[in-house]
Amino acid sequence: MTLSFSPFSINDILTGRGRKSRTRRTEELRIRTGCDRTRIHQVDVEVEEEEEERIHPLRLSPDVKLSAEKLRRDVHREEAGKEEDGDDHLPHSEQDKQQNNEAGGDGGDGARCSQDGDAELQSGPGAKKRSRAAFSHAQVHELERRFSAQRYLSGPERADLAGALKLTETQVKIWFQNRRYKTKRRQMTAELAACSSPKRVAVKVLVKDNQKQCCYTTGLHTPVTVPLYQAAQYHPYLQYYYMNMCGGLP
DNA sequence: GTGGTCAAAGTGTACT
DNA sequence: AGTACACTTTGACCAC
Repeated sequence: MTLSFSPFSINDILTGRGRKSRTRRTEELRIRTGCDRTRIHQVDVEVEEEEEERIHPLRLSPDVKLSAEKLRRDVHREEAGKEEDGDDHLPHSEQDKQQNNEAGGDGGDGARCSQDGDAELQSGPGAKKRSRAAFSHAQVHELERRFSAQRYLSGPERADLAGALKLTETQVKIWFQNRRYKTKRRQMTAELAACSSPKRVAVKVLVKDNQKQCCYTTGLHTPVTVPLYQAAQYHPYLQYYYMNMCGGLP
């Protein structure tokens, strides 16, 4: 059983465009309708050609697992401030190159470096350890940039991007899938935070013997320190709470 | 060392 | 069959 609320509207998708548009391209979008059906829409999306050129395979710097995670975190931290100023440069590209070169990368299949190590990881008897590829800063940056332009990729575009980033199509597909869900979670969190802000609701006060029997109620309390999307992640029932609080249910 | 956080990948289900 | 979404699991990093 899955719940689907606050679905993306066409507007949601279209407003996620990149900032510096160069060309427009018609894309096929599968959009979920209210009744949870998927429809295909043709929409115009904007593409930054200069940026795509920058990430061309020949210019892609090789990457290493060692620094990828840290760099990604840096990106994540920077995103908070970047989303407003529209700055689109690669903050750590030079560090990337340097670190990648130091690691002796052979052409940038770094995202799969951990996968390549599967053979070692599986060396144990029957112990099949799950691999988790850490994408490089450049890869994540390009994926993010592309995602801001279009939330959905068609097959050829996915193959294109995968080739340019030296990732597999599946990795690109999964990345976009996770990214869409992440965006949705964040949106849910924001809405929930807005809904759960302390509200004072006046109620009738029962007085008996000059003593109040009840007074103001402040609605349900949600600890604001808890990451709500994670709370919902591990406690799905919170979604029901959310829907009730926000009037999501009829 | 432990717990929190992030994110890639896995699983289940629904739809075309 | 392929892809979507909604979680869930798991590995890696970081702060304490």
